[in-house]
Amino acid sequence: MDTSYSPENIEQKWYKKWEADGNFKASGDGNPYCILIPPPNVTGSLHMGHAFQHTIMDTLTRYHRMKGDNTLWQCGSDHAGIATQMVVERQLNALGQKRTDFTRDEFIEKVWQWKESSGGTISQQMRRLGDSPDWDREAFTMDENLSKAVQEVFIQLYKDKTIYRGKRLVNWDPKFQSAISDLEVENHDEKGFMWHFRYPLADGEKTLDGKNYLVVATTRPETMLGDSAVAVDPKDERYQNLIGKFIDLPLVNRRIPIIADDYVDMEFGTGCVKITPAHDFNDYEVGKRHQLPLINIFSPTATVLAQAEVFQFGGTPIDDYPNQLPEKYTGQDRFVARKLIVEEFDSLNLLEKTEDHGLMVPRGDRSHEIIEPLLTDQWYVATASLAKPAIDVVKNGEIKFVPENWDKTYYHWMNNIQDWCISRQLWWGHRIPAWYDEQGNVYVAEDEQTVRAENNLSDEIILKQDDDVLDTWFSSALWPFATMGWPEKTPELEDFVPSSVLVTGFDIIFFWVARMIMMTLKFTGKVPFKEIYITGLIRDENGDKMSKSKGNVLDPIDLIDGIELEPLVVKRTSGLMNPKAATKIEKATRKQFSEGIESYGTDALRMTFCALASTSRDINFDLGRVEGYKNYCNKLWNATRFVLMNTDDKDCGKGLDPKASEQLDFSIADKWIIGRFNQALKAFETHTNEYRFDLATKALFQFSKNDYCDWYLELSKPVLNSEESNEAQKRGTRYTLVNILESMMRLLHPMIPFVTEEIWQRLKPMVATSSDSIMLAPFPIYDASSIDQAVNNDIDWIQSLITGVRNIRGELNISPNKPVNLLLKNAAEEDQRRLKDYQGFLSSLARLESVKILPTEETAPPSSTALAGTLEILVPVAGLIDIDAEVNRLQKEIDKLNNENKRLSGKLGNARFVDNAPAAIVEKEKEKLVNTEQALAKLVDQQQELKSH
RNA sequence: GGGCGCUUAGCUCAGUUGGGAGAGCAUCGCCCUUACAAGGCGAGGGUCAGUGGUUCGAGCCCACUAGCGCCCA
Repeated sequence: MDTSYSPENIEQKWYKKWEADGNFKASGDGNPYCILIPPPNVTGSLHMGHAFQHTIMDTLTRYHRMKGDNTLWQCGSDHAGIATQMVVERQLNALGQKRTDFTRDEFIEKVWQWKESSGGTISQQMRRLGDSPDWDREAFTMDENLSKAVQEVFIQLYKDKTIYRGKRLVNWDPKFQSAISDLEVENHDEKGFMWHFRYPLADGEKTLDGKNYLVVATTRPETMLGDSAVAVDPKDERYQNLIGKFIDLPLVNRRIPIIADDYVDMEFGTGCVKITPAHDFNDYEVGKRHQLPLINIFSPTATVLAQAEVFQFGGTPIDDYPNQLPEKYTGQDRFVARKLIVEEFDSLNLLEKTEDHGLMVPRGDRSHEIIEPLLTDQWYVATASLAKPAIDVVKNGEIKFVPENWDKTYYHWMNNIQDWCISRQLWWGHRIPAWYDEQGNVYVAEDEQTVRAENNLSDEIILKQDDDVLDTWFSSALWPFATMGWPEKTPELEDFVPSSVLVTGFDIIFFWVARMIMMTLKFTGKVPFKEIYITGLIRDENGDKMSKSKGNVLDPIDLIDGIELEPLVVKRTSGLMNPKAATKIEKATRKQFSEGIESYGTDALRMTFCALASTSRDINFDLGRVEGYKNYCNKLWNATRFVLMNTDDKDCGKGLDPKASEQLDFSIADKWIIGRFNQALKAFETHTNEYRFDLATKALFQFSKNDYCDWYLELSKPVLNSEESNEAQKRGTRYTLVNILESMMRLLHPMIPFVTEEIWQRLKPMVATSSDSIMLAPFPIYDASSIDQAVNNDIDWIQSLITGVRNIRGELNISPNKPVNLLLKNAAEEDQRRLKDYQGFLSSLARLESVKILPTEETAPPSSTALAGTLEILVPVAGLIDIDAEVNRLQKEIDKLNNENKRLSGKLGNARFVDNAPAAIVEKEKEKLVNTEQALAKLVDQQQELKSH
């Protein structure tokens, strides 16, 4: 074995073998255990959030697989409509072409080509992370069978009227020229203006204060071309006389009514609001209440039309409405039109004033373009009937959120859920299975032939398929059952629906989680998963969100392989939206990573993610932790070298029954470490079942490093090296060394798969196992009988003596090489027994020249003192150290004890405490006080003793 | 405006039913002790954001305040 651990030599080797051997497949036996991957975008690459969640999913998957469950990690990717179409369009643009140079089919073919050539990035990165999904079942939302499921769901929902088509106001993205759903709109606080316009009153009407106009305030002056009313608060006394009267709308010369509606806040501005039902969601509702005309003034690219399109609510066109728009605005972009209109109001002396104003601006989450509410025909899912059962299954506990209080977020959204706009004006995606005849009648079925057959339509009737595709999340919502073969009846649908746990971030609870619950309940009658583990969000070390534009992104692969400074700088500064940020990012990067990033290996990265997975909703990624866990892996590596060095070619009692073999004589340390292993195993399982990977990691780390490496390996040395140990004793210790290490590797494997496999393979010949790979070996089984309190007490005694001596050495700067003599004062019978039994351990670990029990009648020479319970540990200091140093050291101890003493006596002197607290607590405090007083007395004596010399 | 969360050691974070403030990293000291210097051993370091309340007893429960963050409108 190499003298140090190097992940690069072991990781890929084992992954290839596991995959080639088919180790990632469900076994078919045991209880079904299934995790569905949140399908990443096929365009994407693996970021820290993925790496984090994948580590959790893989740890759970490996754990359950080793426990013998029929374990499936279902993987796959999402076609990501807009994102993917953008990528391919950008590539065409780079070649001087554009999407519309091609037919729809040609373009889609190009997307498929791109997907084949570069869509596999994530799956390769997942392999680097050690992920163990069943690759043979890898699914893609545009695959034939998933597309079939999408079609089937659409048709069924249409038939029961849960899917409908309607002309409504939608969030329109002028860049993509597509509708998007509410969820895809981000609201940003931005600076803008509030323009106050004078709207002349018609028919010579006047306000109470004698003006011939009303003042309306708006942040979007250009929409005035589509105003259909001015509204006031019905209670507003200022305008009572004008309700039902009219405005002469400037520029377009249209009469529009003055209406009263509760929507208006009379405190805000002038209390008069312009109502533009076709370009504002609130105004839409007002318009609906008052049956105002919907006046659309924008084209799909958000430029002003020559003639407005006017409709009634319900979608019927109004032909006789004055729809002519001023010629000077025709074809102008909405923001150019804004400027021109403000200027025109100003020149007409109708601009009252302009104020700075902060407002919420809706932007598309992908395009970052300002969203325009636009009146269009779209397909919707009516969510009301789906939402109710989806709320119920969380309420009744069929689905459980972890941490629990995410259910509040879920309920809040579900209780206020809006109908879901599912049509998108894109080419890449699942095309809507609807056909129209020339009269505009709509027919829904799987294909044109079926449409004709089902509706008795002759071949002469021309049918045209809907051009739109479905929202990407529509297919994602079917993931839990579509990946299992639905609508076919498959064994997987039986076994793996519901899946066991969904591991995901809170950012997609609405986008994905809620919709999966609704759809899976609707189409399978079952919940999609029993638990939802909501992970925190990975942030940088300062708590900032990792983003390309901030230049603080870490690539998980770079942490695994390492990266030099220069390529890292290039990576972080290239392709920025705002190139000006490059200098700043470069500077920060050079400062933080002056040496680049070291290679830490996958296992260290995975262990870090697990250790950071607490209940916190933000996780600040700490690079120091990764380094620490790499060192930890090196520790395991070297512990293995030690074990092999002492057991290779020697009799380790392979195949003997540890509970019934005379040939194995276990030391106190052997017995202790076996018990400790089982305690750690139990802790790991408890915490893992509660998704507290941080606590699980801590339990493993403490056991393997502190107990096994720091204590047990040291305690094994005196047994192995002493001439006094017999062969059965040595065999017992060798057996324990090897078997606990081997079990420990199985315990650690789910979290750190690579280094454990490498080590396990080397230990395999020495233990009884029939597995080829650690990942198929059984997970250790908890054995409560291995934990013996008497054994633990003895080890505690040994440890406190050794620690006592080390403490004296450390404090007084006595070199660890220098053997010291040890005197034990006030030794009880138990102490004497222990000393007799365990002297070898003490001498070896505390590096003792000699150890003696001081007879009660004898006075001790000047010594440095530590206490182990009532036992006094004395290290004679003659010639070793300065007496004053020890006097000072004792004083510090005495001060500490005095404080403790004061606290305890105060508490016990308080009658209310003694009377009210539970007896056990009072008893405990009393005992503590006695101990403290005894210890204090001893130290004070000892200090006096020293001073007298 | 509504909802949720956070504030504990220099840093990143644990702290289970209220009963002796913890870990990792960083710092300091001693040591290249035959598994490991990517290491060992030891040490120092906290007014648990603030105020008030409940309680014999509060990091934990309650109220308020301050600061930070997220989601929704």
